[in-house]
Amino acid sequence: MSRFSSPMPQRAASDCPGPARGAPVDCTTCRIRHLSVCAALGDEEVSALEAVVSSLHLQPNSTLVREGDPRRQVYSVTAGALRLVRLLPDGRRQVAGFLLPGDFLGLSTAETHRHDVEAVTETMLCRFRAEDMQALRERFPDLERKLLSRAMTELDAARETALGLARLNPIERLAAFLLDLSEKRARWGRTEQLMVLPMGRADIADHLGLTVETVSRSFTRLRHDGVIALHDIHGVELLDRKRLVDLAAGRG
Amino acid sequence: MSRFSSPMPQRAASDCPGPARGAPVDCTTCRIRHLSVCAALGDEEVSALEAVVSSLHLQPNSTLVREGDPRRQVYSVTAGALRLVRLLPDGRRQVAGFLLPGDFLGLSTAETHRHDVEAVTETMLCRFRAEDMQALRERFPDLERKLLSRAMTELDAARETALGLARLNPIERLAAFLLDLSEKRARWGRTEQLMVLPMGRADIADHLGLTVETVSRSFTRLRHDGVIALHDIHGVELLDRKRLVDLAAGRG
DNA sequence: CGCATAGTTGAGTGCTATCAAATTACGTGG
DNA sequence: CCACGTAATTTGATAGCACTCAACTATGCG
Repeated sequence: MSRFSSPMPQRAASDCPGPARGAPVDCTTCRIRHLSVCAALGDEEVSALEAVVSSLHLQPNSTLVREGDPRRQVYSVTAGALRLVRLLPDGRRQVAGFLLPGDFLGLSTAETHRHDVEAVTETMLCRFRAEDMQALRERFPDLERKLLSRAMTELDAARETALGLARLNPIERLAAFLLDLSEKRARWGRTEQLMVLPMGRADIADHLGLTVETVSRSFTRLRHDGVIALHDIHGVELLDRKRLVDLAAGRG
Repeated sequence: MSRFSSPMPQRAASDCPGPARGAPVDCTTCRIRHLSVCAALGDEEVSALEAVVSSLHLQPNSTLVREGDPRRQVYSVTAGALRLVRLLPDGRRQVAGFLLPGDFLGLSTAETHRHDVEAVTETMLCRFRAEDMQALRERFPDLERKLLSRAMTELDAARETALGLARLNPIERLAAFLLDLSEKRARWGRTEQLMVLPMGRADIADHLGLTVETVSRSFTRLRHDGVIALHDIHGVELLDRKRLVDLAAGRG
């Protein structure tokens, strides 16, 4: 049923936003739209970025960077999904976050990467050399400001996540996660009601600080309560958004 | 025993760094040193900042800003400690973080504040109007870069916190918290072994996603294991730093 | 000295993790 | 296209850790 002859799973393909829907995911249109929307760049900036960008294609579960790797490249995701992973010595795992189309990786000023970054599905990225990005930042002071603004937004988001991990119960965490994802997708003009979760239950569990079993039970509970519908494992429909918002805000 | 005749508690006074030790906490020396060290500014930048700064004095438990307040000022802490607080409708509380000398508040590009900000102890701050800060940022492009770098550092820290909340047990969380605080103090040239915790157990509990009882039991446990010594409620000595590091990294 | 607040300690419960088994999805080769 | 094997997910039973409730202790302040 895929629109692709390659073994690319449908859920990865459908993540390519806008004009590129149904076209190959590494299309230039997609890339330009991505760059300009995600950083709100002007035409000149987009051209300058296009000049130094190269593209990259990852298979599911392949590793893009490892914790401790020197930060030499800047990436931006155009299609697919990646996860930021940290492992504790005894196997405890945390997924710090997911990178979806429009997200950047490697803008941090840290010398090395702080997480393993792995492809969840087949993924397309734009790659810049860090020096090129640096040069662009010097040439376009505005870019610096936009990146700062973006970093601040992410910082707020990270603190929101922390609140959830500290004080929300499993159902509330899952509700917050589903809304998060839905909003991220909405920013790209995708339907808010029907959602595709690119990641598996284990990734969700490790993102929410729970076990797979608890995540599964929480899905089941939300389904029985008529808050969501599960069409298949990765296809979720948000039936009662208001209820989800209440749950995520701790008014469960 | 305080070096102050005012009712300022000793632990707040001892947070004024460097040359100002023993002098009034709002001294200009202290402020300049603070500004230049925390943002690594040049002389010219420091002068420009000094020109638009005014100072502020908070009593313990007073509120500086409330969640939802418009963001009109930028503050930097010179002495004392503040907490970033979020409350859920049913009373669940989270302390997203603490602001210690050298930390900024209000640099976010968000329109409104996302947390209540309350003084933990008597606190001194520098206050700039947000517009002045904006003007400075435009005048000194370098400042923008340093702020971005700082934001990235905080983002990394926030993700580290999230890992702890998701996957560490109470003892490990407390170990990580103590090390965090110790490192923050070390950056200001303060002793690493002996520490003063400005905040109470309830603030620590709400920061670590635990209850006061569990925090208290964890302190007791670390003390019995000879990892720390508690001289008084706020005075902690780190006896076995290596063990703390192992605990915080999940090698407990 | 007595009250109020903060912290510690103890007993019991409940929620979520753990362990185990059944069920469903999915890729592979017939 | 279907049968099979593997991996992922769901469901069930049990156990343990952290929360809750409660009592006690310490500290500070009038």
